[in-house]
Amino acid sequence: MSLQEMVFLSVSPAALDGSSVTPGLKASDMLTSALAERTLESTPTRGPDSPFRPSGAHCKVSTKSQHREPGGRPEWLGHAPGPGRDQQHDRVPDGAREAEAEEEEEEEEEQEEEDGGPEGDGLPRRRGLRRRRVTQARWDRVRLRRIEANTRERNRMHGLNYALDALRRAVPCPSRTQKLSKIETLRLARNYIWALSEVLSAGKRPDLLAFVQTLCRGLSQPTASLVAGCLQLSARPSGPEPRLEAAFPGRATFDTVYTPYRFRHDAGTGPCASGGHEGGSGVSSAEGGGRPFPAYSAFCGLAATYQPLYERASPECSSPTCDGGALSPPLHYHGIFSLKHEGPSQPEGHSDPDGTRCHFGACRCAAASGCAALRRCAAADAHVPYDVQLREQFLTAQDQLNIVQDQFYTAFQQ
DNA sequence: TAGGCCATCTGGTCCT
DNA sequence: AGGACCAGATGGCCTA
Repeated sequence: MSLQEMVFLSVSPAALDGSSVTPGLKASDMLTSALAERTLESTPTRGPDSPFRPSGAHCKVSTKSQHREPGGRPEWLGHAPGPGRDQQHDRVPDGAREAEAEEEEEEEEEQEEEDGGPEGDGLPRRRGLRRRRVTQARWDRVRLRRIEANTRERNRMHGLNYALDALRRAVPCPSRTQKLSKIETLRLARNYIWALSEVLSAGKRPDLLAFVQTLCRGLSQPTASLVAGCLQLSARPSGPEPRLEAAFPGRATFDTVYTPYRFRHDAGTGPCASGGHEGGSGVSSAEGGGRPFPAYSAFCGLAATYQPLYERASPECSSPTCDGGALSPPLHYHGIFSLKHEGPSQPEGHSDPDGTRCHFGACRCAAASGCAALRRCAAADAHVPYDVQLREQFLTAQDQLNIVQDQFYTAFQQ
């Protein structure tokens, strides 16, 4: 396989299908063009005046409205569009040129040593700008390494985004029309963990507004509104943080908050945002026909059975609004969560006695629970996403408590 | 049209 | 040496 073929195969699928590159110009063509256009200029590649100076804070450019040089793109490649989204233009790195130039300079110096000077006339050598000759093989190697590194970096970021998507599905804002941004997803997830941790710490149903306010701390106004919308609340800006009011003042219960993201067992689609007034555990709510979030109702019940295992952090440090503060949520319940870093000594993928691969106890819980979708998932794929694993354990407890609850109601009616 | 968000490229740094 | 990780830089897309 030639270098150009490797280059062509190493670019993204978008480039492979030709949808994101210059029409009629494949990556291999661009590389060929770049090779052909390569000139032998001796533009300094370092220093404050160099257009190829390394990136860093000192060279950070300002807003887009200001003029920007085209992306550190080597001049010899021309001023084609930079490496924007879906543009897989494989630019020749500055470092490659520099490394090549250095090597070439060394070769040249060696040659001059032999000749006694640049002109070979025996006179003292003059140092300065010289034309540089680039070795094709060397340049290709550097170029190939750069392309491979780009591919790895791209895949790494894709994995990061994949994990972020999983986090988006786990947080209580499953909007299908407006995707949470990365930073807002992280903030909301942090708040969500914090809010649930506080519920566990309290061991009882917390105040609705306090819960939602915790969810929306530090979020932008649009995101807070989105979260409030998902929770059927209305968010209004008041002061530094959005103030949330219940859209249903007479129903300031957890029916309002937790029904929207009730986990749909049969579909296995994660938090459910479809109206939020669907079937639940059997406890009816006052208005809107909604039922309490079954998982959460059991969650609260389960939480009540656990005594807080530690003291809460100081209030000033407990707020998730301080990004630099102590952000570990007040959570340390091994009965519910089995965190990876403190998990069992069994290695990942360990086969438990019942023959299923156990990951953080998820499969064992799934096997004992009524969550068929998750059980299938756990049995089919050992690499169940961590959020699913947590949710599964969560639902296992929920299912068990629901059974007890149903038995209780049955006995009570009799 | 400015600004936010994103994908990508890139070079530096650290680790194995 | 090579890969992972990180942060800067850049252009594209989208929205208010």
